[in-house]
Amino acid sequence: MSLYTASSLKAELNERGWRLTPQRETILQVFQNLPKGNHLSAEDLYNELQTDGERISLSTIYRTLKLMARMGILRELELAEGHKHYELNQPYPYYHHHLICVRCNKTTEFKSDPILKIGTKTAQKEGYHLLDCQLTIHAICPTCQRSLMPV
Amino acid sequence: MSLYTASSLKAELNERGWRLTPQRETILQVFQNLPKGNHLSAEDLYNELQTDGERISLSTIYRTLKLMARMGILRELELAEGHKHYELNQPYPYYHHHLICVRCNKTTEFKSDPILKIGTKTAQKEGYHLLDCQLTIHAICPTCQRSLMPV
DNA sequence: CTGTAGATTGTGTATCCTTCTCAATAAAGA
DNA sequence: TCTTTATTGAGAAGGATACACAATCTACAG
Repeated sequence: MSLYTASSLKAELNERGWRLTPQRETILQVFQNLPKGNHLSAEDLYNELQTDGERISLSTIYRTLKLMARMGILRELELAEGHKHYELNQPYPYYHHHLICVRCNKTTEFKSDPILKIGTKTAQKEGYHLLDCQLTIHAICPTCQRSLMPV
Repeated sequence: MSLYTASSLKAELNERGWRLTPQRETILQVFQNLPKGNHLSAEDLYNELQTDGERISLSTIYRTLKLMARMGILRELELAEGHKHYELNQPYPYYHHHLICVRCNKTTEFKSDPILKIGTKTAQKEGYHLLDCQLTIHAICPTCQRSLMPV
């Protein structure tokens, strides 16, 4: 579930009657080469690819991100306002969670085994197949608490 | 932090140089009268108000929802695709979390004290003022697992 | 290796949700 | 009661994402 190669991706796609395309392979690679803790929006990914000389349309990017998120290959993060971010969906011990300042959008990652256990158990109990499990904490960071900045 | 009255809302607004308006009061009331476990999108709220004969513009609704979420009065939920839902932000023991099927969007609520403790502790440790803390589990429900529906 | 069905792509367009603009209005405090 | 200025409403603008469809390419059977 964690380290996809072109062929394991292909296998998983074909299993459902879908196809491996160069675009999908390329996109997966970008995420696999991404330093841990980084995440990309659709547009980030588009720009990244442009820089690398890859020409993949925005439509395909959106389609692929959604597809891979639903397959469980990527995890979809709701960090900042207005758009989603994606990162490789690491297996169990690598899930992490986010502490987000609702004023300045600063985000801090953290891990927690107990949360993972609870998430896994909850899904299992209901007969769900777990794809992703993230704790999102909305809060106000120390800096913003001190500032008189409007909410 | 939980049961706002018109005057406590006013106090909290005025403290920051803001004002209590009939619109804000009305919107708060709608959420306070909402059965526990229900949540409204901006548009839901708009329709609800229309039905009640209240005429509040969509602009104001969006502005107010965001304002109240940032004040910690409402909590912002990322349940289905494409739009946010809001509900009254209950104090500590009433926080709840969501198990969501990524295919059919069915959502199930659940509670967990350990998660709350972890969330509180995490925010505290970083000096953040906690507003909200929610575990979101993305998974595939039993029904969708059985169906051959495309991902 | 070749042919075929149908999944996928790219382009442009459409749609949805949300924010912005700005003049008119109204709340707060003096 | 008056003044300041936050807030509202209406419509327009914006941004992210989805869609339509013809052209293309993958997977698989033969």
